[in-house]
Amino acid sequence: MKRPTLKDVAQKAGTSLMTVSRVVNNRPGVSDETKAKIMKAIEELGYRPHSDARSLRVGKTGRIGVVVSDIRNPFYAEMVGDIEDLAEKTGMTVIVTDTERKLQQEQRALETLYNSGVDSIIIAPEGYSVEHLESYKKKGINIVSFGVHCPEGNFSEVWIDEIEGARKVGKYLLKRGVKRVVLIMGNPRKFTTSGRTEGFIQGFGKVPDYILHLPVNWQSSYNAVIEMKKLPEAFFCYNDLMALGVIKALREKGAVPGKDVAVVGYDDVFFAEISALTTVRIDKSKMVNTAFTLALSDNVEKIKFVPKLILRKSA
Amino acid sequence: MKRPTLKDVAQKAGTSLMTVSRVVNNRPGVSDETKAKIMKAIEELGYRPHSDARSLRVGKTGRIGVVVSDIRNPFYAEMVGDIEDLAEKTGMTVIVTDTERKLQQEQRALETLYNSGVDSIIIAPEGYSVEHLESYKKKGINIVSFGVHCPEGNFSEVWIDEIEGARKVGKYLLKRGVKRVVLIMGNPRKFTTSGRTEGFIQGFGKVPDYILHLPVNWQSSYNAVIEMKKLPEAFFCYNDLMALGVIKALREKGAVPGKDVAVVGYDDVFFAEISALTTVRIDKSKMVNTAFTLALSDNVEKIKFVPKLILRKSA
DNA sequence: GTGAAAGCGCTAACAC
DNA sequence: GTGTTAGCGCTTTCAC
Repeated sequence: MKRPTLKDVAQKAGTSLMTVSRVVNNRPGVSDETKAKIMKAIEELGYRPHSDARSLRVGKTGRIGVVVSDIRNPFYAEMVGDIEDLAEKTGMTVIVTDTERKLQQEQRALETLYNSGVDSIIIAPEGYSVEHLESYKKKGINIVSFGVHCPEGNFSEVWIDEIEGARKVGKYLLKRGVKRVVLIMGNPRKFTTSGRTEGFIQGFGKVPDYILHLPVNWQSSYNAVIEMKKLPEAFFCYNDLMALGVIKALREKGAVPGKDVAVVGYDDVFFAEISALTTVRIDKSKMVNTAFTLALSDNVEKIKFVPKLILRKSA
Repeated sequence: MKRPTLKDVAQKAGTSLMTVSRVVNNRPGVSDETKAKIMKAIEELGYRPHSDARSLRVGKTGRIGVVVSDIRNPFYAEMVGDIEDLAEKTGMTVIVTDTERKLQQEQRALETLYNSGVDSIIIAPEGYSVEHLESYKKKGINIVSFGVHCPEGNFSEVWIDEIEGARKVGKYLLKRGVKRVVLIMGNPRKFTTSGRTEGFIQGFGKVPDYILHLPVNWQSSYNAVIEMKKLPEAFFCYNDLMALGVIKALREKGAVPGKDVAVVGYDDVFFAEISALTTVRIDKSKMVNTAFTLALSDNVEKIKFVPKLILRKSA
């Protein structure tokens, strides 16, 4: 019932607590004989090291915090899954928090993670304010920004060249001879929105007919399209979820996506492929790998990732 | 730089460490005057309680472990999101692990969680072996099974009446006059598969033409349908992901889902609605609420949830 | 090769 | 109302 401790093992093996600790941590300086005795005792008692006690002593917890906008969005679910796979391999544990895309909740999330004692934090920041990131960095927590680029911030980043990604979309639609375009974007204060908008304009060569700033979920884009009197020739959406909302609305209006109206998403989540959605992809698993490595490293590095355009039937 | 401790605060406020502790934990027996002094010191130093040290002393960590089959499946992502929302409110933190639907990894996950010191575990178990659940329960970790029913297991459950859920599907397809049905299921050793199969047969009144047991992902069902020489009148799928794979394949073969061939999924994840997929829904957020409450409770309770059939265009 | 002592930051129990 | 002491389970340091 009660969790066995080093002391219990030592008692059972007839050694001191310290020798057991050495065995548990694979340190040299224990004879094969006592080692065997101790191993046996550990086995029989089912001893497992008490990680909090060790953390308290060592000052490292082996915990890594992750802050995402919305775990229910497959983009982040996949990211979190990848991080967990890496953590599993390195014996770390992952604590995930969700901000629902609100800066205030992002601050709360960081506070929560700080209080629960993580060594590092990988965060997909809202992006229009980063002082709080710096402040936790100063407190000794390693911060890695995932996605957003803050040149002035003194923390590591794996950032996405949003402008270049969206530029590719603009260029492509231009080449296809599309004229009337509607952009369905998120919060204009966020860099992801402004970057994607700017990039698109650069590639497309002119400002699109309409730029909608909507809550980031499929329902809002769905509703927006349902209510449109006249459909454009193309939609470029903030992410795949919103693109799917658009597609659903188009279908219900009798328009065929990819034929009557082009639709382009962003993120390339798994169901973009199922839905034959043209979208913008970053090499997420590589990004996650890099982020994870930086989270465990002491250096501050800012590494750029450039997205690719993935052509499918929807555009 | 160095994280301030109770001692630092006490020094600054000119009191003893213990009085600070009282203030931090909102305990009575501190004069308003000293309280104010201490609050000020806490504020100025940016003191935050060290949760590991407290855990070590108190024997509770305030951490809750979650074990899911596949965080990348929106069903689980939504579940984890709901749990995190509840945890946030109660000041607990959540550690998520992923089993990729393998019993061995499930055992590893429990071990990992035990080692990282969680108070309780909410687990969506593979289900064809539950001794390991009992064993951790005996070690003092509160276990809540999510979904699977193990009458003999001495731990709490929020379980789903899979048989009843699938029975509704069988009945419905029978009523619609469907004759030739293919079931696309997962691992036959799992209760979710056997329960859904059995329930379907009960409702449908006869054994379907084919029962396929495939890896649980959309690609496998997609490939299976692509390779079929002759299509049935209906598919009943293990979950919505696999149903979407079927729909994609049908479309590529020129068949219209819901018109030429009926498709029914399971789970009612968010994109079932986007995709107009007929499916089986449980009241997940209520289930999660219940599971969370049980995770914090000392009683063992087994609570049943009965799924509903949600009719949409696909069937 | 092994062990004893100190202490990580905190709180329960008890003294004043 | 406030402070002192002991100890949660572990590792670091140093002694033998």
